[in-house]
Amino acid sequence: MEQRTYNQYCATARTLDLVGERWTLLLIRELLTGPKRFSDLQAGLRGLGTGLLAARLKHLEREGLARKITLPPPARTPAYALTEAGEELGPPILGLARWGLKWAMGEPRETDTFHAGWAVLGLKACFDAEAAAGLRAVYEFRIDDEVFHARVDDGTVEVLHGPAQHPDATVTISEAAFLDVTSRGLSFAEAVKTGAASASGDRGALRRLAGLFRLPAPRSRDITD
Amino acid sequence: MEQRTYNQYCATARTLDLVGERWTLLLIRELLTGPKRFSDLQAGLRGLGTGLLAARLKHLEREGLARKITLPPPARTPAYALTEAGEELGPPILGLARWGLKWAMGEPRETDTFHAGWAVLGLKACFDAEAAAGLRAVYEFRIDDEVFHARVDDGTVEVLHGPAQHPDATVTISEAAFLDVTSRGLSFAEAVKTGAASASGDRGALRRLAGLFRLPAPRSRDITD
DNA sequence: CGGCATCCATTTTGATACTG
DNA sequence: CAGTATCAAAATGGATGCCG
Repeated sequence: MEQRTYNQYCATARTLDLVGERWTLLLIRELLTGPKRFSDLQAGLRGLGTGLLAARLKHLEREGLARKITLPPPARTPAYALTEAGEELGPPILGLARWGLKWAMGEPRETDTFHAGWAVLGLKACFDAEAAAGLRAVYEFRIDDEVFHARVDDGTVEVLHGPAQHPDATVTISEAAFLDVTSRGLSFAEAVKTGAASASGDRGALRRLAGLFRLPAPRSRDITD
Repeated sequence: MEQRTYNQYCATARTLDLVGERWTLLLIRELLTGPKRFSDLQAGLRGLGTGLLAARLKHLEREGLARKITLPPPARTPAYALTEAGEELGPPILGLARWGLKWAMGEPRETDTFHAGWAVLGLKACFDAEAAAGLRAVYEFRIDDEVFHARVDDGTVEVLHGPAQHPDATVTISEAAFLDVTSRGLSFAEAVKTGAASASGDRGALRRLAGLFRLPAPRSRDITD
């Protein structure tokens, strides 16, 4: 099957030739926090059938954006990881996320799914390099049964699925409260008060945590323009 | 027609619900350099029929990303412009373009179309704010029969289709040479030597021009990863 | 020129069943 | 669990005709 293309010698169009098809950018989003197995990818993408998922993964492999790996022991199960080229789609994808946080979030709909990893990426999208100047710390986030960690190092941040080796601080929070904090402006302190969250570890690192992310104020797209 | 959605409470997915359909981001790209008429939009998007273009424009209007305007006299003809929300998709789109410049450009194919405006946006995508610190200048680019201008003001740049009011400097260049300069690393000085380009106006502004844009070194996505 | 409507051939997708 | 195979529904592309 011939691959469909916009036939434009334009950097945007060429990029969309590669990743503009339905599901593709969300698939890459899933991989931005680390390798994932076929079934975990599908679980994160309700509505994407196994056939299309397999086709998309093959496409990403063929185009050098992802590769099939074998997870290290004791798992030894197949999984998919981004290549360097794929990883570098992180910034543009987080750019789209930043736009969405400002202009498109609204309230969750009845039919919406939600995964903690998406909110974690949303946080990363709002990371403020200046606010992190001079800070070096590893945070672990335990959100219901999912665990993520963020490694902050002087203006940079790396966010991965799974536990940290040596976290400086650990935050435990319910998924619902995490959603409130990351997308509805609930302060973490309030979440602690209600018992939905708790924190432990280095108090200096914890004190700086909230200031590392600058959530945009949501705006309406209505015709006030 | 029911609008298709990913049904995810995720900023990236919500954004793609709005602009992830085929042609939509390229349509917005066309509008990033200023309002355009229906037929000019179609000319920039070969393969997009009038029906789908009309549908996409309606969708963007309904969603508050674009609006239909009437061009000022003497034109008085209808055109489409981005709203504030639409304009703010510029940075993510230029992020995708930056990725494409690095990982996906290669050589033009026989079947590729090309428009100077795309290369101008590519330039903007590579604008280096630090290099423009303290500079305030308006450049006009005359590329074959298309005219653009860039207004640089201390670390910011604005790029628009059409002539400038009071350009500090004007660059005249053939489309082919502009393509060589913006995507194949040909230096502007060399283009002048071959007679494909010429420049006039404030010499100080011209001297700084080339340094304002940091083109990424193209990379292959092959399995060296 | 600036669109909308219609018809039709192709692709893409979504959903499900099935296999190693 | 990791996919293939299959089929129906939806989106797209291209042509064409219409109308102000």
